[in-house]
Amino acid sequence: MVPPGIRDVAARAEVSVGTVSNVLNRPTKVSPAATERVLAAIEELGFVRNDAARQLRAGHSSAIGLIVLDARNPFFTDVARGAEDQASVSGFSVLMGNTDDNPDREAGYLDLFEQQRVAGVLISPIGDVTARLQRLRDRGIAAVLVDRSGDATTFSSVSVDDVAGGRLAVDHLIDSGRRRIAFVGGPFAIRQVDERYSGAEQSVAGHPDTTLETVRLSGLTVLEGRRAGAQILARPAADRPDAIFAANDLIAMGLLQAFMMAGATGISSATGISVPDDIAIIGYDDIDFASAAVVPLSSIRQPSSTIGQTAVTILLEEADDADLPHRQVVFQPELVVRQSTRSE
Amino acid sequence: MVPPGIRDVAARAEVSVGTVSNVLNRPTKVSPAATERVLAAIEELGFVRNDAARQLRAGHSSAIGLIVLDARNPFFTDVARGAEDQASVSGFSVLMGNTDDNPDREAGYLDLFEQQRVAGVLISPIGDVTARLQRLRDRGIAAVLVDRSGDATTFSSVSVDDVAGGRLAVDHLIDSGRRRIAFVGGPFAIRQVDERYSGAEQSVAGHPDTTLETVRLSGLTVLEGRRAGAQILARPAADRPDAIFAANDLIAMGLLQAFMMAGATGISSATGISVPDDIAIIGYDDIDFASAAVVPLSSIRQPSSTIGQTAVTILLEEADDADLPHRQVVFQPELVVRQSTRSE
DNA sequence: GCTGGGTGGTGAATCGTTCCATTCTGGCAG
DNA sequence: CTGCCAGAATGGAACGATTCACCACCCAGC
Repeated sequence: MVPPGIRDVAARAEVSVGTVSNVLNRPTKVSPAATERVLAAIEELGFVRNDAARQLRAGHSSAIGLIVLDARNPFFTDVARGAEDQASVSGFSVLMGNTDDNPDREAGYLDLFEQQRVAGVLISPIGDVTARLQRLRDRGIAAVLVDRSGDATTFSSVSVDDVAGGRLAVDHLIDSGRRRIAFVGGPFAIRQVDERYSGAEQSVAGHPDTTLETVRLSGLTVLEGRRAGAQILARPAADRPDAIFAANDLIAMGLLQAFMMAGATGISSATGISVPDDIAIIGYDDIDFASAAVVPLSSIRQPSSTIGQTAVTILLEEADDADLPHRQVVFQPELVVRQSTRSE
Repeated sequence: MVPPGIRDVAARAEVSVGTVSNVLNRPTKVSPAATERVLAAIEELGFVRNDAARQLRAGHSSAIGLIVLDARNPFFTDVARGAEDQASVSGFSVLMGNTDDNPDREAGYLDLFEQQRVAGVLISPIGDVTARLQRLRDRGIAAVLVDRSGDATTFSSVSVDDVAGGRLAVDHLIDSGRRRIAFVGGPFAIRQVDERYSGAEQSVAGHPDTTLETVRLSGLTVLEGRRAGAQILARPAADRPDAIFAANDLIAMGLLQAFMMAGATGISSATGISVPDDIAIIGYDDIDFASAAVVPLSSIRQPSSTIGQTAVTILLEEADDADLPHRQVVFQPELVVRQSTRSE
């Protein structure tokens, strides 16, 4: 019971293998009568093309590789979604690899994709992969960087302007009448964190009567956010900021929870902090949970799935013509206002 | 600048292509001297095996397909993680397809995987795919059902006992002294919801002094949970349940938020509901956010990544020997107690 | 009746690896 | 010195779809 091949189809339809291939790949070149017989034969035999053979001949597969830092981060799942949608338009599929910030896994996926001769690779790199990507390119495998602006013009890249995002967030806080801003986040070694902070600095610098303090954290998690919240709660009320820009939504949610819990268990109502009355909070990423928080969170939204789509578009163009000039696409983030920063 | 093939390596190492292949696949069959020269040549030329050619020869690829209902659901990302880990042990990679409950997309991925001649398919089916899977099997592609017990013994399956999970949850509530239990969830058309409810019923049936009411929802989301929360808040306190079993963690979080908000904005403190003092809440799935909720949520944990691992193990066994008897593996869920159900 | 052009169809060569039957080599026993 | 053997290496036939140079046929035009 071997799977039928193109030869079996040809025999059954009483045409040559070439004709079957033409029906499949250049339908206009075949007479209607022959086409019909071939299609009937395919149907009857349950014939399915063997991708391996096609790829072998074609020299590369019709898949593109996507290497992300964290498959559980909604930002990346959205990017992946956009990439898939765009790829399927051109008949490509997407293979996703998850590195978990581990350079070994990153190298592993690059090896795998190279063996598979994918048409191109989309990657949010961890370490310095330019040499590796250069080698892929020599092999005819295009590469586009995601969420990291490229080193000069060696590779195209698609990213978001995190500095502008930081500015957007803090401008909004200031516009709603806040003056004592705190940035809560870390580690600053993460480019995104650093740039969001720079944006915040720029915004504050433009308004002489405002101040910016920093609460450094060692991670972008809910728990770290709570720690920071406890720390702020411990201060005398007069000493607290009146607005917080959190480096991402998870931290913002942690802060929110810390403030709420203090209010709920409330030894005295003075220990609680009301959001947004006492302190406004804005996060970053606009994850699904942001709108579902106890107090719906204002946030900075990134056009995640558009990023994926754009990256695929560029990738396929470059896969088609390797000599195309490389492009650096930078998207602008967008302010989403919800209850956590409503003016009093 | 064409990529070097095994022939180029052979020429450079001054051996035959067969020997190069042997170095790659049966290292013990080649003398150390030849091995060394071949490896050196591979290194110098930057040779990388062409998977397409290997697959063509082998008849099938060294990848397995994984078709999930919702890539954003942490349960499935965990399953995928487990599957990847287990697959990589045997040198297989995992291609993940996301159907979003859409039968067309499901069919699309099955087609794709069939063309790719994957070694096997792991699937959480939407509709009735047995006919389709049967055809894949005829082609030598094994299939294992995930999170859905198989139709009799035509296919192996790996799932979790949701009835037991429901029993576990409600037993725990009753053991902690609760008597008026409410099940909040829906739609009941989802097997998991229905079975969790059955478990709850069984548990209550075993304790004569307890009651079970149902609050039906149209989805498993935070927002639906809040709606349910508002509904319960609207009742006179004496009429409220003293414990809630939510069909999943998202609903539980929604309930929690509704109760907290009522307490916080509190026109009068009587409108608020304290968790767990007034009402205990237990969720299902034990997602990351459960432990990070304002009041850490008790929940029922499923061994998600173990499910993925087991499914891959079975799949690879069956891919190896199609005549193996099919197995139905059912895992038992586990109770995780946190603050939301602590006894008063 | 012959030529030229166009259409529809053919079949062999090709992609790069694997695998197997065959050949080669050197060592050793008789 | 010959014969034998095991281990090492070889060469070439697959795998299955694609592609391309080529052919057969038909019709129009002279």
